[in-house]
Amino acid sequence: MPRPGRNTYNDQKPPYSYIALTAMAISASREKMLPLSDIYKFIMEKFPFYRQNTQRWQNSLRHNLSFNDCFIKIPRRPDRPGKGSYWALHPFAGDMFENGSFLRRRKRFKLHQQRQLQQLGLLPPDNNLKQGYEMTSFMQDEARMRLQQFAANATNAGYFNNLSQSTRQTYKQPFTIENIIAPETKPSSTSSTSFPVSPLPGFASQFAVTQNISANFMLPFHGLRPTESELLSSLANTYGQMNGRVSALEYYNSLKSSFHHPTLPLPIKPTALSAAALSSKSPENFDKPKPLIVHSVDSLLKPSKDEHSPPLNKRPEVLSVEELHRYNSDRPEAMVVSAR
DNA sequence: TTTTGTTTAGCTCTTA
DNA sequence: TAAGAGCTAAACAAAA
Repeated sequence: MPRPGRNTYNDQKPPYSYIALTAMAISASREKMLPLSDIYKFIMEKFPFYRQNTQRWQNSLRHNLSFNDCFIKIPRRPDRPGKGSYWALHPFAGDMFENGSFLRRRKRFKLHQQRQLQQLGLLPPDNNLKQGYEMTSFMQDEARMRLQQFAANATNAGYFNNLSQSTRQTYKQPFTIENIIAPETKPSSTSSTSFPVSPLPGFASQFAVTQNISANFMLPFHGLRPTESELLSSLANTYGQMNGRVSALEYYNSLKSSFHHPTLPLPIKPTALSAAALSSKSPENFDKPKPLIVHSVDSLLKPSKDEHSPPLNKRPEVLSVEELHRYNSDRPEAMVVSAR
């Protein structure tokens, strides 16, 4: 029997989870991001079942948005005032449903806790990993061009305005592919950290930038150095073209084609690591790191509200070439760029 | 005040 | 059988 279409469930409860419904709504939107109210609206329009008991399922849906790493929050642009943020799918969550069907999820999408723990020295690095894939020079050129376009447009759109001087000083390197991918140099002594690990809490961090650097763009990587493929994936996603794993050809074409969302920032929601990287919730305490107290691995992954966090200067600042290679190969979902 | 967002907890169901 | 996924309720905080 053919499965009913999405609009034909009438008053029956559709077989989709809230995650699937939310992903559906976001995917259907032009900009691949929606405010909460529009997610509600989409679901109620498509599935009459959800026109009732709104309080119940909307609470569940909000819970899912917050709880699942596959959803990220995007702050509103200054020219789009309103309540709440926009919600989007995480760049690497694009393939969490089997065969592109919203009916079945492959596996829960989780950010890379192993890497987070390795970065904090709580897990030994895993040397037994496969090598990542090489980005062609064409891809690098394309990525470089897109990146420049992105940075320029974001600057013009005023994303980088109204930042405190201390925030600007945090980032010393120009925002270029070379600086992102190449082995890093030691930061100057005035810099508390060498890479866009934002000193700002929560969503303020999404606007943390300096001169040519868009921390927005780097935030999905939690201030860590992305692999080439991650970077390209993130870049492509920024322009609304990337959807999880793609074939090499699709990848190539997605970079070649023209994109129409030049000013859309790529955000990330605060995670255990970013939370742990922040010394306090209050902006006036950015420069007053608290001692790191890790009670357990679990507590690190899911820090409580009042738990102490590590100071920025205790975090690894520079990856060696070996570490970078290890890190690059520790990303199977990012390095699979083969035809299905 | 309402909406949005976060977190915790407890439950059921499915899967390995 | 344990672990993971999903659903629901609820408390609470922050923002508009």
